[in-house]
Amino acid sequence: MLDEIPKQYNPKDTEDKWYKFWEENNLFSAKVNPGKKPYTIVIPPPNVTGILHMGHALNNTIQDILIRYQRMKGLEALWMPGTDHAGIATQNVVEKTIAKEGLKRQDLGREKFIERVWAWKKQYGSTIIRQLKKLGASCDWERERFTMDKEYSEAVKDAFVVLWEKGLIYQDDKIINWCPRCQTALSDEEAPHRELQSNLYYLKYPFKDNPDGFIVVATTRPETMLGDTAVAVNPKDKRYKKLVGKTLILPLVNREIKIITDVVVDMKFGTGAVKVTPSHDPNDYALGKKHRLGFINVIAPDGKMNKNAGDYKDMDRFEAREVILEDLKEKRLLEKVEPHSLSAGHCYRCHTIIEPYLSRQWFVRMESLAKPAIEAVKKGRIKFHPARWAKVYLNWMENIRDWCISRQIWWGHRIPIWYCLDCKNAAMASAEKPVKCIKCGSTDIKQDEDVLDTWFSSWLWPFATFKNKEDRQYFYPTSSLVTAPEIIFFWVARMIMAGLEFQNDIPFKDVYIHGTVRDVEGKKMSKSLGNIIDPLEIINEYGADALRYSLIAITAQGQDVYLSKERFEQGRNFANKIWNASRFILMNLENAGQSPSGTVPARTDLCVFFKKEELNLANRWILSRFYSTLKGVGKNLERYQFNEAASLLYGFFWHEFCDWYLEIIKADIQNPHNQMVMYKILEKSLRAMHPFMPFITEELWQRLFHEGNSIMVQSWPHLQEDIIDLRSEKIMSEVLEIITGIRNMRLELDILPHADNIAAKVFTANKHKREVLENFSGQIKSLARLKQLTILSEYKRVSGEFASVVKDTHIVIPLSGVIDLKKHKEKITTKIKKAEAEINTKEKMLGDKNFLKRAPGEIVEKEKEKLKNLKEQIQKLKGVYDALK
RNA sequence: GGGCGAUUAGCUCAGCUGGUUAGAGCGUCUGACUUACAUUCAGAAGGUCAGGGGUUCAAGUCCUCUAUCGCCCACCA
Repeated sequence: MLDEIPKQYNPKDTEDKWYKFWEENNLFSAKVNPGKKPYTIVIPPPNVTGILHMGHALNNTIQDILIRYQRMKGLEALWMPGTDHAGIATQNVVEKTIAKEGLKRQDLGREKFIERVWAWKKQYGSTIIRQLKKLGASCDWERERFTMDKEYSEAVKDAFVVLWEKGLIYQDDKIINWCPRCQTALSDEEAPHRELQSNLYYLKYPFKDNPDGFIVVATTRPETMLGDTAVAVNPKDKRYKKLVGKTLILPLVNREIKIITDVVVDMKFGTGAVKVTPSHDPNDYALGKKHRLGFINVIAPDGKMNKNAGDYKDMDRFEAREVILEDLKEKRLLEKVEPHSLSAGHCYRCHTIIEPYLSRQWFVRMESLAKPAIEAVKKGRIKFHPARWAKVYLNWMENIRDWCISRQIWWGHRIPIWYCLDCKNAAMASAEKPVKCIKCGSTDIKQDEDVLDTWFSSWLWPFATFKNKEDRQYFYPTSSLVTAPEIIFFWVARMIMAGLEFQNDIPFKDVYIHGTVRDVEGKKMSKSLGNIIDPLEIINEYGADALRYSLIAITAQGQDVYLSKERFEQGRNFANKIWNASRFILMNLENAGQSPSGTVPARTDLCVFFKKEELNLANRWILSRFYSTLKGVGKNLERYQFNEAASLLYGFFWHEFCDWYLEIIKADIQNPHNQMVMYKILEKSLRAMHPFMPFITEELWQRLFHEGNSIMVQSWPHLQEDIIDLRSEKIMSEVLEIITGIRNMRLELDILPHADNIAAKVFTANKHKREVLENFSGQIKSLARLKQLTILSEYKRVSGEFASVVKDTHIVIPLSGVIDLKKHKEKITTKIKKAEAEINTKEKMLGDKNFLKRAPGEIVEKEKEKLKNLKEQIQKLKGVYDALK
């Protein structure tokens, strides 16, 4: 046996093997627990273009833990997987690949280009899915969806038509976020603002009637001055009172513009006079409408200056800026330049600076959709974890703005709006092409060219992923949503609105928002920064379980994760610890088996009931610790405190079960009680650890049972599992004799008193383990029977012997070498002082009427006991001090 | 301009509804090749819990102010 199990755990030998096994046996299917209460999670669908990064790894590990946990708890657990067609991102990728053939998408035409996208998807689209499998994700892959699937697309169109019929969809000319590189409109959420180091340029605009006089305006975007149609000042501004209504000559283009007044102008900013460019700024647009100014667009969709820009035509907007500044300088119309930081929108796909652009787009009216969604969170039907995110959500929802949903790209759900070519202006929304125009009956009908925002399909995800009604009714609303804070607005908020609008019910009950994964310096991991730690590389090097454990262990609820590669060593080491503890137990179970076949005991069919008193102290101790660990793990999983749950298991298994318990029983490992308890705890620990570390636990489980059954579908270890069962008669024959008389009594476990805990430690003073055990095994046994057992730590070092029993109740064990007596004395003195001070405060407290009146009884008792202990401790310390003299 | 988070051991961080002696991992130091594991084991050192004020019998934990860092939102030309 020893030869069969390698000394080190090698994830590569197990991971792919067991994943395949799980898949082949359909263990990911919700039907593993048919008809039970459903527990559903829908995956945040990664982009088809996606490659697994640490954020995914964390996100999906959390979901997998929840799903595996609930599955083991016996629920019909469904993890619904799929991918997102990611309109702009995917189109960009495919455009890049065809660019290698010297082609643009326009060369291919819409249809051919979309064919190419599908072809690309077929070839590369499942990369991220394969990577999720590497991670161990137990999704029900049979149900995998794509947001461009036929049924899904139907749902998207239906949703659009429903909103249209309610009058919630409209078309309008507005200044929207335009990405000149992707050449499409973007929603406000898709154009995050980022600080930009820039300048404030002070430009002189001369008067028409007095070319030597001028007014100075300040701007951050001088290139837009070509489209200016006014200069505005605040009506209260005394400086400009006399100038209002005057005509200016716009430099470079020599167009006449007027000075107007409006209260929105901030007198304190710049010169208090602002150039008005209605076509290129949302504020100016409003001013333009209000004052009926001209709208002159000077920038083309590709970010280059257009024909209205005269000599600057075809220059890139930023190049034009420089040239314009040069020209103004030459004409002495550039007064000064001040450094100025401003924030500008950036395309969330290609990071190009957004151009505010006037164009006709489709919008969704959001206010009425937001109302019930706000209520749902306020009333607690949907809970955020951690709760603080609810505020962020509510703040956004309460200030919601209309959603620009049209995109000028090809890859996506084409807007189901149809135009009659005969009687213009007649737009109809319909899932299918209308046979004829509802107004004039013409059959000359054309569909809108634009596609919908990707998120217009994502927001339907929690229900549109279910193909048939039965499933939808059964699994919706889903249970938990696990996601990152970045997409609360993009996705979470919109799903809540969509769920309530289209399904008349919330899409999920809990939203767990985990932190963002950052590098050691706190920067977000990104390709461009080159600070990526590739999860696949970690899996390759340390194993998927190590990756999963480490990620979970360092992720405090909702806090950002600062990651460095070394962190994964902890996970790897833990996996190895589990491996070796199991190896040790397997080895010893077999040796003890004495059966010709040498098989290890398998579960069930023999149930033996023990009375707590029948077990020795070490066994009682470890069992009580184990059950309280399980309790904590369960509790913390329910509360989304994954790091707590993980570290409880870690601490118990490593530092209590391995370091203490296994060391204690080593000396008497053939003892049937010890055999049983170590076996039982291992077996249950594997189950409890399985959601966190699925591969290694499966491998060991299989080695333990040879049954071909999977740990995946075992039950989560029951909290009050007070039955200890084993079935190997070979091992248990001796035990049976012992327990015959007490067979049907229940084992009542409780938490052993602290003193017992310490006594357990006394059993193994590692350095002299053998001697201690040999010399004192008899004494230990008798000591274990003692109710009160304490260790007097100060004797540890002074005693020259390994261990000795001091008075009746104290054991002393020297743990390491010689000590400096003088220092030791000092220490004892300070300790005594500390203890005395403590006693003082405690006595004060206990003499305090307020305390006695208000503190709960148990606390008073505790305090009294503490005082007593302190007094005892001080006596001992003094004794030690005297002894040292 | 609003909102949120962070500040705890040398480093990175836990510490949930206030209540034993404030914990872990890594690092450092001292020991140990012990019949599972050196990806190990035993032990040690190391903390006025950012600072001021307050509430309480009791504060790392609640309130308030301040400082520093970080994040998000916002039509500051």
